[in-house]
Amino acid sequence: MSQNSKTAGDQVKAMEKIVSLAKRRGFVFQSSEIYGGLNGCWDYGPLGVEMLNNLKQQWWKSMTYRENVEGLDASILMHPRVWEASGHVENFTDPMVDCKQCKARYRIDVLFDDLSLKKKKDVLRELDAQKFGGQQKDETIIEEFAKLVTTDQDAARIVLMLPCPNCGNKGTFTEARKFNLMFKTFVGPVEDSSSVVFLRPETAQGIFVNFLNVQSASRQKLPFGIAQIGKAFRNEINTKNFLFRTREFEQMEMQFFVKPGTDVQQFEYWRGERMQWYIDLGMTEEKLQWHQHPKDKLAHYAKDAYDVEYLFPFGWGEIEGVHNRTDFDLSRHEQFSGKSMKYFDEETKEKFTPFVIETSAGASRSFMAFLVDSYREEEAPNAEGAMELRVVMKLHPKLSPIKAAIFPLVNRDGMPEFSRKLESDLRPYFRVFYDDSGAVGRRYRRQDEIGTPYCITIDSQTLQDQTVTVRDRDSMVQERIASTGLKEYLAKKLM
RNA sequence: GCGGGCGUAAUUCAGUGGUAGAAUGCCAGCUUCCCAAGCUGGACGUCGCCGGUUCGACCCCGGUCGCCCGCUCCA
Repeated sequence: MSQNSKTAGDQVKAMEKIVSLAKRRGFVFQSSEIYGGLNGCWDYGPLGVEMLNNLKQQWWKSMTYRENVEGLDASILMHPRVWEASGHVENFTDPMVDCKQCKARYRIDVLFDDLSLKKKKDVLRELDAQKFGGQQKDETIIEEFAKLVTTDQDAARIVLMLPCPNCGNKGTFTEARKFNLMFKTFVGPVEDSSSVVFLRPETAQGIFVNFLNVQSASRQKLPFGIAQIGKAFRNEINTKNFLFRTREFEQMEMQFFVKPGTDVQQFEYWRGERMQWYIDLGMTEEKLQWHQHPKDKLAHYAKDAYDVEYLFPFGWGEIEGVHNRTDFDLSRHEQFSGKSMKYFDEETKEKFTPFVIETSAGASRSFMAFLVDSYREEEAPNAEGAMELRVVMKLHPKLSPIKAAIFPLVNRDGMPEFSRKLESDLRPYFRVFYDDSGAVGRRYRRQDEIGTPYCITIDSQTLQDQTVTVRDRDSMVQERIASTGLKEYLAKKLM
């Protein structure tokens, strides 16, 4: 599971430490905690929301501060037909069965896929002995079987004839049940079937349906992209691993519209861009990898798909998908809405449906990845020179919730007053934090634990020459600079 | 959804059938000229929730919710 030498137990402990620090210091709380919590739901506390906003801002800047990418913020609720067109109504409702004997659960289509030819033949014979009693070609068997399982009724009948692959018992399956992974709700106060809408299971469709609106409003020509950050909802069977698998999550998506034939090249370009983004924000390169979806497991819309995976304490997990969605979505919306989704190329006088390269990053997941990646336990000398444990979040300064802390070295001789003045000078520009409580060493460590990159200390020399010390979180080295130059100093480091 | 583990202060944990402790953290004051120091004082838990057994339950039993691990799932 993991590539380093740590045991699984250590990995679990590491995760638990991060979760408890996240709570103690106000990064992440359990949702509705006083009521016992709500499965798989989490709240971002004061530091968490700050860091999450920084993360989203970095993404937004890197993706939309471009000539050919426009922003969008589409509604979470969309016309129900959108989800028929997108394939979610069809594909998000997989019928499943449980084995009553051994409690294993199967998706029906997977159960059928794993069936041997002989077994398929047996099933067909049992259903229609006359037609399939004699010799049949293999192709015919496969074909006829495939035809049969397309209707829910027949599929349900067949399942009851099959043995459980796990325990081998026959006739132990429950009735097939549908699991709709989309959250359903109602528009207006009356709960009738005509008012059903869904909470979007992905933000992408809000972009696709607005493709021509954005294109004409912004006067963009192909190739160009539309970027959006927003919440999406999937009614997962299980939540898992802290923020990793939740039912409510936030996506940072960009759909890039290109001329067919140029899609492969664009796909590679965006793969490079997206991987570099994580590296530039300080994520450990060795803990990042690409995972290519096998061709036979591709989603219904995709021609090629790669995931950016991060090595979490519980193993590799997807934090972003870069997919070639082809013209699937636009074509389907054209078909379902009756409105043209085609693009007219003025230069070549061609009219065509663009291909789409999708970069879909999980804001919540990458938040967690950055949190996990930056957590360190180090040895550091204390005042007596003995080594002590130092917990430090080595977040990239751009992501750190607090950019600088301001400390009067001691609470007298005008140091607090000078510090307060400095604080109010910096506060309009940076998220700063004033702390005069306890020994200065303790204050440094408190900031280390939440990833504050710089600590500014006002000492007796400050009162003489208006210089302050700036202590670097990672090296713990101090440099003395003029207090009047602090704004520029920090701006340079944080921009 | 299944199986296993767990749920006591903000955190990590101890605890006994007779209505609860430690350490760390936090707050206030003193001290302190640079890396979790020291001193004094202080706040904080109806022991996840509901029910049952009992004269009496944090402790026993049942249910439920939540978290973690494994399986399943993750178009």
